[in-house]
Amino acid sequence: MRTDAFQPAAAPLPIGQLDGLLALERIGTRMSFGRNEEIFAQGDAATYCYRVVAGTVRLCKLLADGRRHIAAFCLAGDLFAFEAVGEHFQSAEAVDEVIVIRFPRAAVERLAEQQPSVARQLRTRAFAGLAAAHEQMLLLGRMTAGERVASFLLDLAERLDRRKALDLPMSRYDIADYLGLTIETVSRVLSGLKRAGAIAMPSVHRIELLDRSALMPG
Amino acid sequence: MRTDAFQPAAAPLPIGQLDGLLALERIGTRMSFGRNEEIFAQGDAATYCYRVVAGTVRLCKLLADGRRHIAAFCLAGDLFAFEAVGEHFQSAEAVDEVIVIRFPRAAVERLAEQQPSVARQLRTRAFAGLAAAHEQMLLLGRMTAGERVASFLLDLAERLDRRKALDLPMSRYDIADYLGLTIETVSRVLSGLKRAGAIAMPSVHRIELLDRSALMPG
DNA sequence: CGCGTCCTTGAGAGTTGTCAACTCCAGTGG
DNA sequence: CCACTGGAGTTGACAACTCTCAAGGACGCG
Repeated sequence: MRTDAFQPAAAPLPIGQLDGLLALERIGTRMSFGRNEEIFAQGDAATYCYRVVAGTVRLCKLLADGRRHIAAFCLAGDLFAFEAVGEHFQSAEAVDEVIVIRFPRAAVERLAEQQPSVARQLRTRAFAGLAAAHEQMLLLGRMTAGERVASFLLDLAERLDRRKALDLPMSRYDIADYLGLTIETVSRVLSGLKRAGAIAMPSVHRIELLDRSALMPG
Repeated sequence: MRTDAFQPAAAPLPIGQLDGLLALERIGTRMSFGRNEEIFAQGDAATYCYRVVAGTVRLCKLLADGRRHIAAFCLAGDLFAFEAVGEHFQSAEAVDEVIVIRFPRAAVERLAEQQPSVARQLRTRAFAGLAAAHEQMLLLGRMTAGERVASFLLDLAERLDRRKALDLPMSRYDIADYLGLTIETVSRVLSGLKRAGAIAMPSVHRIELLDRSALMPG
């Protein structure tokens, strides 16, 4: 991991998206992480919270016997670890080459107390995260393997703003642990979709959505 | 449903728990709902948000073909529907006899802008909800039926502050839809726990935790 | 007391997991 | 340049957990 301590964050992204959070930028530290590098671990003191600048971050929870679940993939612009109190209850790892901005939690909270716009942004983001989590719970609790994978592809395409071709930054393992499946099942479903002509896979991590209606629910 | 319009909420619960939210009380309307009555539906305009005063509320999501998932059971003191923007993306229903306080969303947001303590409370609650949702996703994605039921019982006992005897306000259907199982599987697991001496069921909705260690993970 | 709803239990089916072999590919070093 | 190696992904056979379907039991309410 490389740190440019106390450098103000570069390249302000699309302003509309950041809005009230611009105030945060000043107190952040820009950091880089390589593939599979750990940003923080489950149980670490939750001293900081983060915003993704580039790349993909996975938030993982581990069971004692090694079973893993990925609660979320965070893409550019997403905030994470803001909800921790005391210690992180999940770990964060870089899926690919990642740049984040790290904020001292205490400073964030001070800012939120002083600036209602910052508080509002944090609130809004937290609420959006909650809505997304509820959606994912529906997926995990009530959808078949095929529906989960299809839903995952469409969701990722939307978040990456891709209509047809999709570069998956994560491994089959990550996908499986995100969807509550095994890698074999993910692989089989993808092969099935390919055979059905719904998608194409020019390479393992590149997926083209040929027939979106075949991926849609119903 | 019965409404006592603009009556200030009665019987302030344990003060510590409400804290900054006392300011909210003034703008709330107290309402009652009977068993299985709908508080709001998926798709309704999200004009209000709520706090549970007494009873149990379930937050449900429905798939087009009727599959249902319960995202959360809200007990006394819990807030819900604060995250909605525009319209509710889930329905809320009374599990048993329920009393809630209903707040106009616009007024809540005005309050949050003016009073940092209110904003902080909402933020904290949202973050706690997010943490709980991530925990539930781990359960749905990676735990066996037995682990889910055991985890559910322990969690409910903790939230109801019961050490031994537990009164389940919800049906097996509700439990199943909350845990991503079928009613038959829930029933079988409970019977198994009873046979193993981990719990007793003096009546269908009453469960006694005889051997907590048998319910613990690991 | 009878009806309906909820719950339990059983038998069998099905989706997904487990285990194992094989392929593919990138990186390494002879 | 090519063989080697190891990780990731795919595919197949089989097992297992959970679901489905069905019947019966318990309980509350009229």
